Amino acid sequence: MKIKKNITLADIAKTLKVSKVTVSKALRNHPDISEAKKNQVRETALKLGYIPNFMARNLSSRKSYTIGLVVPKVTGDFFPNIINQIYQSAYNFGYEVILAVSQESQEYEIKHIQTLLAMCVDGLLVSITGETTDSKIFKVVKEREVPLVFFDRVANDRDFSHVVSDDYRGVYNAVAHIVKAGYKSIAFIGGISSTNIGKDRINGFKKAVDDFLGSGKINIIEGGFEEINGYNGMSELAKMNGKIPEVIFCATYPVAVGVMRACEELSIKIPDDLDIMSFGGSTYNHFIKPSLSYVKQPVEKIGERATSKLIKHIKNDKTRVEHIKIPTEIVIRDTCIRR
Amino acid sequence: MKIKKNITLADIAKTLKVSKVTVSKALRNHPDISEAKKNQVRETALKLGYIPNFMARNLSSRKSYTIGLVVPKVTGDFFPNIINQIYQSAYNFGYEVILAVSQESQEYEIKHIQTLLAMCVDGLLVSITGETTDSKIFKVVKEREVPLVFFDRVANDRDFSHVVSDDYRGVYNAVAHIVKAGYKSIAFIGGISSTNIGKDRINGFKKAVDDFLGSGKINIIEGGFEEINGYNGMSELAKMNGKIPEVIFCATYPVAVGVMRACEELSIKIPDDLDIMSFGGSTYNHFIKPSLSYVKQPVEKIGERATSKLIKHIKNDKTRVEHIKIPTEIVIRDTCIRR
DNA sequence: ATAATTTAAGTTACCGATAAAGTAACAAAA
DNA sequence: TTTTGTTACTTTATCGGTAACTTAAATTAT
Repeated sequence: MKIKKNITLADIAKTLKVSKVTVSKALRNHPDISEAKKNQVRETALKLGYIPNFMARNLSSRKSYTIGLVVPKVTGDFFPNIINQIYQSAYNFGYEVILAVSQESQEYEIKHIQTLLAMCVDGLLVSITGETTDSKIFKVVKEREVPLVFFDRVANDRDFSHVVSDDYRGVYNAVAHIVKAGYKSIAFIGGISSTNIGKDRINGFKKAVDDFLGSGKINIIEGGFEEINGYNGMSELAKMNGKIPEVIFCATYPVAVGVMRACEELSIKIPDDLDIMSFGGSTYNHFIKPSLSYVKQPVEKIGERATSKLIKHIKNDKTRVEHIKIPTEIVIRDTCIRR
Repeated sequence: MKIKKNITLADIAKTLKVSKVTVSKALRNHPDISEAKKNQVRETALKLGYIPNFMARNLSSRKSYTIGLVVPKVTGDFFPNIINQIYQSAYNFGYEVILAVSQESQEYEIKHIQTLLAMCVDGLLVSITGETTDSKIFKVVKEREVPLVFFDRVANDRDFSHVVSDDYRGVYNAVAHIVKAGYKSIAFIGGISSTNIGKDRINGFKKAVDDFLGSGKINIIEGGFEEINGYNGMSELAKMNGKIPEVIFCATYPVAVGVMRACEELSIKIPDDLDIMSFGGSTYNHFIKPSLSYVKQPVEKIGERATSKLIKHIKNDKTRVEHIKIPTEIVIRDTCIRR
């Protein structure tokens, strides 16, 4: 039995005794071709099981209808959900998505972006790693004139559009809510001020505490965004001088989980001895006792806006760079409800 | 200022006054080229910021060093973790990964596989959707002779290798453990017997109950793999005739979460009135009260084995088809500990 | 000294599509 | 009648690489 080679335009052309180009145009619904011929071509293409070759197509047309998505990780709650949303939005615009996971490593991030450029993606959606400082690769992207939109974790580069949740205001409002509920001391755990999401959340916290409780009450333990950082932060806080605050505001949900784990070990009861609020929720939050009150990130909106903004950039050079902030909302569960 | 065009082999060739092919060979470290020239070429490539064009390269070499990964979803615990593992393994072998999310829709699954074939991936790693029945697309893959390895959720097609956890034995052993701990009635909720993971888990359950408690005690409420299915299953079970079993074995962790939610509404206390064990755990399981005992899936191993098997298929036509089952283990937390 | 081999390039053809330009055949307008 | 325009295709060139073959000079073998 002979090996079945891949079907190409040429094969279709040969069976119909027309030129390759006629077939190409017919399949792309080009007005040059008559309806009758188009139908013939479509039929034989289907019959032969033709699948167009992206490589060839993109190479000659310089378009791929593909966007590259670079995220630092695929675990947790935020990224899986936003990836879903981006896939959906892109699909609605007729674009494919290629996902690359940088695993929080700047080296991988650079490699992946190079690969995506090499694959001729029409644009890039990027959420940077925790260690991304060097923006050399983004200069390359700029030189190549490949549109790029940052989302959530953004680089400090005003030449690219970005879409983020309004972290500053989200935390500010959350603290306002907590104070209004009657609490007098709040600490912040987690977040690295070298990243935008860390910085904005911390600054929102600072400003709110300053406004409502006085600058002397600002208490921040910086760390990362993971469970371990919450655990370490809480342990440190407890060791400091015995008196713990009434509320801890956590930079992320995993941080809150870490804080809770530390509290369990320290026999601190939540929400009796200590209250917690986190930035960002979790699918499982509902089943955790106590279920945490949290600042809800507009995940779907971020994904949708970032994708549509990118596609605008792709379709029109002149689309202006925008820095979009999307408001958050506060969800109250079992914590921070006093008064 | 002039627009900077993309740098190609030709540009490097021109600046060095050599032929394109020489540059191509030099960059691929081909023995034809002298070390001196190779160094010159590498240097100017770097200086000019050359990024090779995948499209062109793959088009002519018919290799992409890229594998296509198709998963039904990116939410939950299992898939994000296995995606991570696959990225890592593939990277170690020098392969890129393109992820496509079929969103549990067969239509998307087919489209994505076509796209990946069109992109000339060297191989495919696929976990099928819940509704995948028609295997026409996999016939196409076979005809094109593109290696494919199924993992976790596999199609009933012996022509492709697959890697799964040993669901049958995992459930069987779990039930054995539960019986040994002194429980006398166990029901199973979730899982669709038309999918391998549903079928194997259900069959393992049936066999174990038959062996240890007698076939009259088999009690299975089939459903999906999500929280809602657990919720519905539990509600149904409670309505049936008032007497609920001592233990419920859930087809997945989300199903268990759904069961717990239903129990909350029904004022059934866990683990006092009812015990639960689930197939598969969750990152947050530790913080759920009670923390569930579960059958731990060998996620990392599945990812690693599937990737390495695929790459063997890619590198060598003759590699034989294998159906690999990887053992699970039981993790005991706060449930199913009586005796 | 001459043939055989090796080294380090260069030439040509091609991967599978698309863009741009060309060409008949026929119809409508000047 | 000649010009102009359309319609429906075909031809040629090109995208940016790689494979396969060729060539010239240097080296080794006979």
